[in-house]
Amino acid sequence: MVLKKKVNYGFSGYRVPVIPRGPRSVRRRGSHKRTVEDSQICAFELLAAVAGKLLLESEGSASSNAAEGSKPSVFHSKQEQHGEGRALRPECLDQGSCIESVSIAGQNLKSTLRDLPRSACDTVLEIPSILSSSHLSKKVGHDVNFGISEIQAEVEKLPGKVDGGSPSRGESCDGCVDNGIGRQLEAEENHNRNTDLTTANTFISKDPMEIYVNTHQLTYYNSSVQLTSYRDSRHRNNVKVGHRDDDENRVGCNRRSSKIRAFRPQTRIGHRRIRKLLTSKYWKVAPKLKNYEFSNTDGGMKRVSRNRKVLHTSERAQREGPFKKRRLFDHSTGLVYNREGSSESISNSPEKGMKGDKIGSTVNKASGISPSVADHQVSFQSRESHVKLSIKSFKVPELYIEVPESTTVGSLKRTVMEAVTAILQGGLHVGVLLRGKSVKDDNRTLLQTGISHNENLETLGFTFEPSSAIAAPSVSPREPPVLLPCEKQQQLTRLPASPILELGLSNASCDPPSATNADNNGGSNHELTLSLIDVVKDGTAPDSRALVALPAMSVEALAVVPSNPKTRRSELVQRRTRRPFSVSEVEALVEAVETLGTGRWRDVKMRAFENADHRTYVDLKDKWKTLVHTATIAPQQRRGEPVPQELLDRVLSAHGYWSQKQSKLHGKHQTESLKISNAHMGGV
DNA sequence: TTTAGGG
DNA sequence: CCCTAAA
Repeated sequence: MVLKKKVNYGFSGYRVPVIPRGPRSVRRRGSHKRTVEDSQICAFELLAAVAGKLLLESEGSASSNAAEGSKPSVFHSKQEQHGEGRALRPECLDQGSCIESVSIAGQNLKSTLRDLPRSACDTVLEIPSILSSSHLSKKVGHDVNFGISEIQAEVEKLPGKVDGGSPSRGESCDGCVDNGIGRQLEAEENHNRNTDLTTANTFISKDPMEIYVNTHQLTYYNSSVQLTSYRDSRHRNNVKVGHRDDDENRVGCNRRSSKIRAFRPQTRIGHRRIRKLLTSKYWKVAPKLKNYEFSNTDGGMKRVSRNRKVLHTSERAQREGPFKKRRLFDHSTGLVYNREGSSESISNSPEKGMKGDKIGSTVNKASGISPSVADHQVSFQSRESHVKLSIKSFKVPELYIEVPESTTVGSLKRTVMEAVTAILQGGLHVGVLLRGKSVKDDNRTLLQTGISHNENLETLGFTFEPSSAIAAPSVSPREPPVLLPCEKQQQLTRLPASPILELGLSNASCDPPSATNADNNGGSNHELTLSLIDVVKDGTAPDSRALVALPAMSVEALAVVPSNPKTRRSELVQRRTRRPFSVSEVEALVEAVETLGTGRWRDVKMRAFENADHRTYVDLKDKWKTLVHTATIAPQQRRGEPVPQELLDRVLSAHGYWSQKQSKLHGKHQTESLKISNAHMGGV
């Protein structure tokens, strides 16, 4: 909502396609066939890239006014640029359309583009996280702007470059772009200034933090590109860009493509790691995420110490403790921890405070909620049998994106944008998730479903699922636009273990989506995260893309995308909350077992716990198991709510009876009735 | 999906 | 409660 007032998306003169789907089809073909759309896309990419480039460059010179001397420019001079043509992938340069496209924007950027990657070497580019759904839809088609602003924002944070040199710095981001890109372009070209672009940039700069919160960074270093990821929170891995060696095989067909696709959760969320996406000396990824050190593939790579601490902190946290043990900690101190983590990452850099300020101010301004950048929590309060919950933010933790190495950062950002937008754009419908399971019965009451004020609602979540009909246009339900035919096959098979890029979007900067009733208790620390996922079923296109809102209370839950409970459950779904059996439940259980026996848990379930969705037959079986044990041990050794001895006696009795029954049945057919009279039971 | 058991 | 092998 904050964005609305400053919305001015777009180029008046040159509109960016809302969602460049066209190119996908082209890319899908895996050929280098160019189409108008393709070139158009390229143009955008280039434009975005150039803008970023110019920005960076000018940043070096423009900011020199104030503190040029003291800060070594990380950007290359024009001369250098011309000499660094190698940085840009030939694939792109070779594309006449690309160049052509560039000119469309009134820019003669060829030479400039050549070293784009290069120029970015020392720049940390931040990938935007997310935006509220309400904003997203409006942002469609403004990818370029977005990208540019991102670059700008990040540039200001560069060590040695971020200081007084930037007039707008003091005010965080506001106006920074105006001073930046717009001017940059002007300076660079001295003519043909693209007014529209400037306008667009201005918009973005207004409040960058509304767009992104998490700091995902792409770090380019010495002609090598390093993509790092770290979690704002200890558990979330927000950005992931990597490449797989095996991707090499299909590079050919999609080199120039940008893909967004769903990906399956990795084997283990706690072991997420950056993978190789493409093998390029310009696009290197740290293979050893474990230590947060980047491979020194060509000697040009170095560890990005600036981020190292953060990375280390977040990753280590995730790595060191088992989920189960961590969870408690997360719950109790997650917020604080994360905040510290965030500030740490911020203060760690020379431009200390820069980001923190932005985040803080923005967040507060936007929602009045403390800037818990990383932690997402949902608090449920119960009063008078009312279930209260509020969704404070949305998160899009997982997006599967793959782009060619020759793409620009701006393009990458746009690609991400597309993915998100495509899903949010088509309209959403809410689904309810409870303990990882989708609650489909709309007629059942919350209480019946297990959602009550006295229930632990940590596992309650909501999903936003785009209606297939609407979503179709932007994201073909039949075929993931993100998948190229030539690789689809492979994709499906290796999907499980290879998220190429994962974006975690988080909260703070996002206004609570109205659709989520987030304002219920405005200002509270209630928070709900929303995950963006894309489920791809084997052999078929993902027919279910969903935004999943889950209580961040559980870290695991964030990553949890219950859309595929079977495969995700073990890795992502948090352990169900403990729900001790009440005496009455035990009684019901005992009664049922007495009559049904100990081998028909499903029947027991149906008989006595039909409406207790939270009690599975496995639960009942387990409970019986413990009851038997409890009945066996001395009363002093028993724990928890005491079970009446009378019930325990019955447990023992029934257990004995059915055990005997079963052993008997071992040899011959058992046709005895299943009924057990009290007298009989007592006798056993 | 259920059962049956170990963790 | 979780996880799974088996059925």
